[in-house]
Amino acid sequence: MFILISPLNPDPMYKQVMDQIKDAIADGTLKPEAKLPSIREMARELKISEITIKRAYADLENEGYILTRSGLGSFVADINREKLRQEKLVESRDEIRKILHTGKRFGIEPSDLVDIINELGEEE
Amino acid sequence: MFILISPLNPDPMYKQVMDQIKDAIADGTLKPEAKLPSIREMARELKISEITIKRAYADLENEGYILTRSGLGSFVADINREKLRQEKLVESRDEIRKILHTGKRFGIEPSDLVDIINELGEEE
Amino acid sequence: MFILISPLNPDPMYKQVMDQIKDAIADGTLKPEAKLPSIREMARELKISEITIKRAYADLENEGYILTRSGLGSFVADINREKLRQEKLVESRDEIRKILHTGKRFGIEPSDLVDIINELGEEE
Amino acid sequence: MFILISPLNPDPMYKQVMDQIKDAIADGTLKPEAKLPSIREMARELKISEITIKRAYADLENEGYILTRSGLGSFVADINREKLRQEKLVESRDEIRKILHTGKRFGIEPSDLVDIINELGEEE
DNA sequence: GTGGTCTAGACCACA
DNA sequence: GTGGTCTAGACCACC
Repeated sequence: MFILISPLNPDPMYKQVMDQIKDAIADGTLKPEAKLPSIREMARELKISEITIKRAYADLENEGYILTRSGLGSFVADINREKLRQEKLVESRDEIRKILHTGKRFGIEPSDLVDIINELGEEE
Repeated sequence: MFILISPLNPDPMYKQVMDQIKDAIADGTLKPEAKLPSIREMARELKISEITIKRAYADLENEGYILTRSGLGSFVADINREKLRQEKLVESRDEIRKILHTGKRFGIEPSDLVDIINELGEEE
Repeated sequence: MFILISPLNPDPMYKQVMDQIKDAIADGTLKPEAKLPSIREMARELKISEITIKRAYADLENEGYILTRSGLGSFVADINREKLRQEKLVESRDEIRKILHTGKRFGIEPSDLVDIINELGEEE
Repeated sequence: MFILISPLNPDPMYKQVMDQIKDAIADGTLKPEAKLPSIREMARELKISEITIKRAYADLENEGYILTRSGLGSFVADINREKLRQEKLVESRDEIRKILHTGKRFGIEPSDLVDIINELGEEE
């Protein structure tokens, strides 16, 4: 299975599960209508409680990423990937605004951030 | 007083206090050796529990921003502002790396972030 | 066969089967004494477990819609259609009462519902 | 307290709690920014598990009805009541469409439903 | 086998 | 005191 849970990660486990499933959906590893591992299966593989996985799946369903049918299992919902990209862009914008804002008081200029991006962008 | 606390802000109150004091130190509003309001004074003004302020001051002392002398009060430590800037830059780098990383799976390119920075940079 | 099962429908499959058979009886597609497909046959056609069909037929028999004779198959019971209509009316009444009741707290008036009915009634 | 839980109600307890809080918000009994009873308090009063209330509050927060701040408690969010009304109208529309649809096969006409509404509307 | 609900109890961060 | 996370285990409906 493609999911890794780290106790060092400050995010709660259920969120780590959610984020990695979201990513898999976003990059196409999990296609619409694909069946997710059952709650029990996933719990067994990751060696964490069924309840934690249940929580993650329930939240993912609330957010519209997956559909769950009692007795059948959970399936990837049919999501508009362009819409996801737009949402993520808005999110990034907010995060960058925060960085700019707090950076300003420390003498960090927008150009400093652009430098960082260029540097990080090449490194991969 | 220059501090504003909002219960709607997802950051815990003690962190809001810390961040605003850090900012004031960073931008020179609070100069080295300046005396901070006493814990009780600050608690009264912000209408927050003394315990919360105590926690904020204690953490600030741990991080080296302020010094507390029993019976006298708390004072801004003598901090090298260039060092602060460097630390903040490292922090920003990490945050941007995260944004780049998760953005990648959604088809967000480094250039998209640069666009955002340019856009936000002009707006102020 | 006239039955369609959707795993996306929030109703459990056995209920979807029941409802569609009930409808066929109500509108005369299935006349009294008509023979229903055998459990296995139906299961094959709908690509559903036999157990699910068995459950649906058993419930239909309990509710008096069909009769099952071991070895012979299942048959539509001789139902009074006017009685069915009356039962359905009582059911509708309860549902509408609920809608009116919860709607009231949101400022929804009976006339709003009448508007909706008129609008929906024309559209078909 | 204004909440009643009935074991006879087919809705799960957490949903009964949610619905009644939603209603209280909708009809103005709970005004924006009002503080809700704490999870433990509510659990004590209703004599159900804290976890069930926790579940209800978490879902209400997800749906945007309340805001919860660790250590502070839960508060009614500032919701647009007209928006609520619109949402409820859409919901009602769907329910009425269903009633019309299944009723049709039993010989129930839209006018029958209008009659029911008029009858029920006067009775209060 | 699947998921859904309800329960109990531990441990943590925050005010 | 507040809520948040993680756990275990029971019981139910559905496939």
